[in-house]
Parts: sequence; structure tokens; C-alpha cells
Amino acid sequence: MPLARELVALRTDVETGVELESLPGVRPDHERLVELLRRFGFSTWLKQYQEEGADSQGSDAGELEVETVTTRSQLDALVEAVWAADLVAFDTETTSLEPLDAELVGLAFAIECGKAWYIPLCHVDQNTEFDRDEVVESLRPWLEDPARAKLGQNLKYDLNVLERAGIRLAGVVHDTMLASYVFHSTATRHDMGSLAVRYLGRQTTSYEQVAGKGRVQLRFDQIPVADAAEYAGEDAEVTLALHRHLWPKIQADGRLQAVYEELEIPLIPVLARMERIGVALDCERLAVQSREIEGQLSELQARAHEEAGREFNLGSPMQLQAILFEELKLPVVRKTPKGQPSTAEDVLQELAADYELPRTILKHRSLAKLKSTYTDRLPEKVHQRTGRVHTHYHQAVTATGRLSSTDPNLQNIPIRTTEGRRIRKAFVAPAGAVLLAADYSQIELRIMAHLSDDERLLEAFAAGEDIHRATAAEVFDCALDAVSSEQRRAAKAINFGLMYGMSGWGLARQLEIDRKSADAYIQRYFERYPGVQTYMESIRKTAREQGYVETLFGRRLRTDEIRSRNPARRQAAERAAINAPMQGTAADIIKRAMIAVDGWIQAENAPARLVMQVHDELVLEVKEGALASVREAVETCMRDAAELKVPLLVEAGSGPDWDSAH
DNA sequence: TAAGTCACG
DNA sequence: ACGTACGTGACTTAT
Repeated sequence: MPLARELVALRTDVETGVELESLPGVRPDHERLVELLRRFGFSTWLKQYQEEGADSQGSDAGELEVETVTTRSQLDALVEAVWAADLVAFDTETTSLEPLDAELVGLAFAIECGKAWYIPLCHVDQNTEFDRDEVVESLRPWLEDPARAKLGQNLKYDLNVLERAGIRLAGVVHDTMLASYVFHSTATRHDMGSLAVRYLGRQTTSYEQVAGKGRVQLRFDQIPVADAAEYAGEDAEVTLALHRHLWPKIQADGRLQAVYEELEIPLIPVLARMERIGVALDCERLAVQSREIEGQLSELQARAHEEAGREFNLGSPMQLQAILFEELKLPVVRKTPKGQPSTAEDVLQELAADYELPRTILKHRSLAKLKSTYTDRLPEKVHQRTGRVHTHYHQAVTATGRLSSTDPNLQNIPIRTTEGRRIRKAFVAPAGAVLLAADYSQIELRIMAHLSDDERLLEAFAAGEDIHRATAAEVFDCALDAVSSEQRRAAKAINFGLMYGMSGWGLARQLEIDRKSADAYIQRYFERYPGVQTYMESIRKTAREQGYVETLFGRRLRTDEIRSRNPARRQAAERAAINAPMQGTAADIIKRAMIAVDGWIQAENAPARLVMQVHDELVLEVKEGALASVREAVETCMRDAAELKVPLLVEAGSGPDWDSAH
């Protein structure tokens, strides 16, 4: 059969013949289809196909009736209806995607499919019997009642918008974005439009279709009520339809249901609070550092131009590549994926041994990075009203269950260099408070010990040994106190490498040793820790056989490419599969800890607030007088977040700034 | 918008 | 023979 024909046939077959719960990775036809899509460059199709897990049964949208609430009697009827309902989908319409700046413009509700309500609150063309406050007060008892169940799409946003409007939303029991994420974390998007297409086969109206785009885009309050009602009503109704589609899939697996109900949903108000509170920044300090870096950068630039023999843009890898490898004829150490000679850090590091220019470039690069991403940019992110920095934590982005942080990203603030650490000094506690930073020590290795059940590894953690030193003693066959710092460094690289599914080649590169020695280290490691080797093999097998791997708590990560005939893709999928249970379990554990810490703070009304999460670390702002008790409680919450076969060790420190708290 | 680079766990 | 350590987000340059 010609390839194009085969492609069409396969796609038709896959679309019509696949059961909802089946996983693409285990279907023999799936892989062929993916390969063909890729070969023909159908990237959009390919992405959509891989995401949907071949789960679309066509559209059955039916008619949607949206009632615009403009009279008091309509409002009364709606209030009565929401009180009577078991579960209500609702959605807020606002003037901004940034909840801190968003003003409430309207509210949409759906109780049954096919019908929705929209209450305009402050549209320009609004003509209602009531004003905004009247609506808020009539709905407040229901919105704030934890016993009245609410459903939404990304309710963290609505929670913060309503908080700003003086409403403390309670009773959040379902979120379709999180349901989709728990069901399929490796799908790239979990926004409502994508979910509607993927799961309902419904194409929803986009914001741009209603409001226009670019310079002429309308704010939501400028959109005519009639148009706004259709758009908002659809959002609420689609959310309800999505819930009815996704919830049974999650309920079908008790552990998945627990991840959703006990981790993700309870985390929503915790994250909402953290974002709302933000963190204090010492902008003056950053400004001083920026000026210092500025001076150093111009010096380095002048020096680089001199060493290169001409002027060029140090920020351009292309120009640098021309200078280093064409004009100065330095040896090409490595190439980028596109075949260009790489100028990445480790490459320049290697060249720096023999040449001046790479050294200068490296210094320049790292300082330029610090300045443009941190010392210059962070102060711009201080919110004018609160005077603090408010990141956004994303709960449905990573494949493994971790959070991510954007705008600004507070999960990649420098720490590894002295100059970088100065930036942490600018994250401060306000007067009368200190920052408390508490992190899990070696949590992923502890999880590896737990999951692999390796006797020797469990013993080492039980004995409270320095794990890298213990590994070195095993691999290099010497006493603990005879381990050299070089040996410990190698052991540390082995430990990390293992969790990433590293090969002998990779370890050799990392440690700058020959391939043979690296292979010998790994072999030696597996002789000493046979449980770990068995575990790695069992993960590969599990991934291959069931098409997904799980965390300790049952979060699933699909491994669609594990059976690919392309060895590179297959191996990449294997490495991801090996890492996911460890990274993912750590993510589950800290989420449990966050819920516990926040619960304790709220219950005790403790003078402390969670302000940041950095994967294995929690940062709190604590009133000075309460430091000892808060520290104790936080450590306990974190330690007790999971019961593993090894102890969970928490290291906590405090100080006037984030650097001092470490 | 993609590619390269680099900040973090 | 294949390519070579997991997971993120932001910035800069070049197209």
C-alpha cells in the first residue's frame, strides 16, 4: 500500500476502533501511524494524536441555552438553583488574566448540560436591576459554603479573583484541568479549548473570536452582554461536560482518584494563597549588583574583543562559533543537534584549559545571564499594589507531577556560585519576620532506596550515613573514612546518573574519565546494590508492558515511545520512565507536606505563611517570635508526609534572607 | 518562532 | 546501529 494511503487508513482505523482506556503505546498500529505522521511532517496532527490517546468519538454538543440574568427574580431563581444542585460548574469573567489585577466582570454557571446562566456584573452596556454588590451578597453564602460543591477549569485563578473581590470561595471539589492532568500528564495542554476538542470533539469559541485581537482587543467588560453571555455560558457548560467525561476515568483507578482528590484538589487553595501572598524583594540590593555586573561586563567584552582580534556580539552563539572555530581554528569539541559546533559551557570549559578567549566568554555569559534574568528583571516583577513578587505556580505542566513556576520563575534562582547567591540575599523577610527554608535531604535517592528495596542502600540511609560517601566506599572498596573527595565526587555523579538512567558513556563524559572505567564503576555499583539494578530493569519492563509507570502514590506517567523502533526515542523513553517514579514520588510527597503545613497554619492561625516551593524545599515567612514552634511544625509535616522504608530527613534554617536561611 | 544557552532541583 | 543524564522556564539572537 502506498504510504499516503496507509497513513489515511491507519488514522481512520485508530480514530474509530480504539477503546477509551487503551494506551497508544501498546497498540501495534499506533507506532506505525506516529512514524508516518512524523515522516510526512504532519506535526500538528501528530501532536494532537499523541495527546488525545486516540480518544475522540466525534461531536455531540447539542444545543446550548444561555440565560442572561438581568432581573432580581432571575437572580433569586439562580441562587435557589445552585443551592439545590449537587455540583455546580462555574466560571468568572474578568478584565485580566493576571488575578492580582483582575476585576470581576461576570459569573457563569452550569448545573446540567445544555443550559447555562450568565450574570453580568459590570459590562459597559449592562442593563440590570441589580448592581455588582447585590449579586455578590446574594451569592456569597453559597460561594463561601464548603459543603456546596463547585467545579471549574483552573479554579486557582477564580479563587484569587474572588478573593480580591472579597469572596472566600469554598467547596472546590473538582477541577477539569487537574482531572485531565492526572489522567494524562504528558499531554502538552490542559486548557479548556484543547480539552473540549480532545475529549468532547467540540470546538469552543475562543476569547479572540469574541474580543478580537491585538491593539483593538476588547476588555471583557467592553464586550456586549449578549456576546459575553454566549461565551461565558459555554465555558461553564463545557466544564461540566468535561467533568462528566473525565471523572469516571479517574474513578476507575482508586489510586489515581486519591492523587486527584487528596493531592491535587486540596493543593489548589494552598497554591492560590502562596501566589497571592508573594515574597518580598530587596530591589535596592539588586540594583547595586546590577551596576557592579554592568562594569564587569564591559571590561570582559573589551577583553574578549581584544582576544578575538575584532569586535563581535558576545551574546550570539553564531558569531562566537565563527570566531572560535573558523577564525581562531580552535578544535571542535562537540556539535549542537543541528550540526553546528557547540559553544556550550562544558565545551568552553574544556577549551578554557588551553585558550584565553573561552574563559572570558564563560565569565561574560554567566554574568550576563545573572543580570538579564535576575538582577534587572526581578525588580520589574514587583507588583505595584503589594510591593512583592507574585509568581504563578503551574499545577498541570510537568510530566512527572512537579510544579512549575513562571513570571517570574522562582524555582531557578541562582545558588551555585557566589555571585549568584547574592541574588538570594535579595529575597527577604519584612520587618519582624524571618525566612524559614526547609528542604528534604536526598529525597530522590531515599525514594530509590524505598522503591528498589535494596538492602545495602536502605542500611546506609537507616544508619544516617553520607550517602555519596557510602556509595564511594562500596564502589571503590574502601573504608568510609578512607574515601577521598575525588572518590566521593565520582560516587555522587554515579548516584545522580543512575536516577537519570545514564549510560557508561554519559558517566565517562561527566567525570572526564574513559568509557572503560565508567563502565567498571557502574558494574561495580550494581554488584554492590543489586536491588537497584533489578529495580531499573523492572521499571523498563513495566513501562514496556503497561505503557505507563507509577509513583508511590499511584500517579501515572505514560511512556508512549517505550516500544518505538527508533532506538534513540526508545532509550529516551526508558530514561524518562526510570526517572519518573523517583521525581514524581518526591513531587507527591512535597505536595502532601504543603497541604499539611498550610492546614496547620490555618488551623492554628500561626503567624507564618508559605511563600515558595522549589521542588524539595519550602520557604516560609515567619514572625520572629514564633520561629521555633513553626520550624518544629514544618519539619514534622514534611517528615510525616510519607512513610518510607528509610527516614525522610528535613534540614531547616532561618535568617533575614533566603541565602542566610540555608 | 526556533535554536542555543543556562539558571534551578 | 543509535545516541548518549531526568524535569523545568527565561533570555538572546537570528530567521
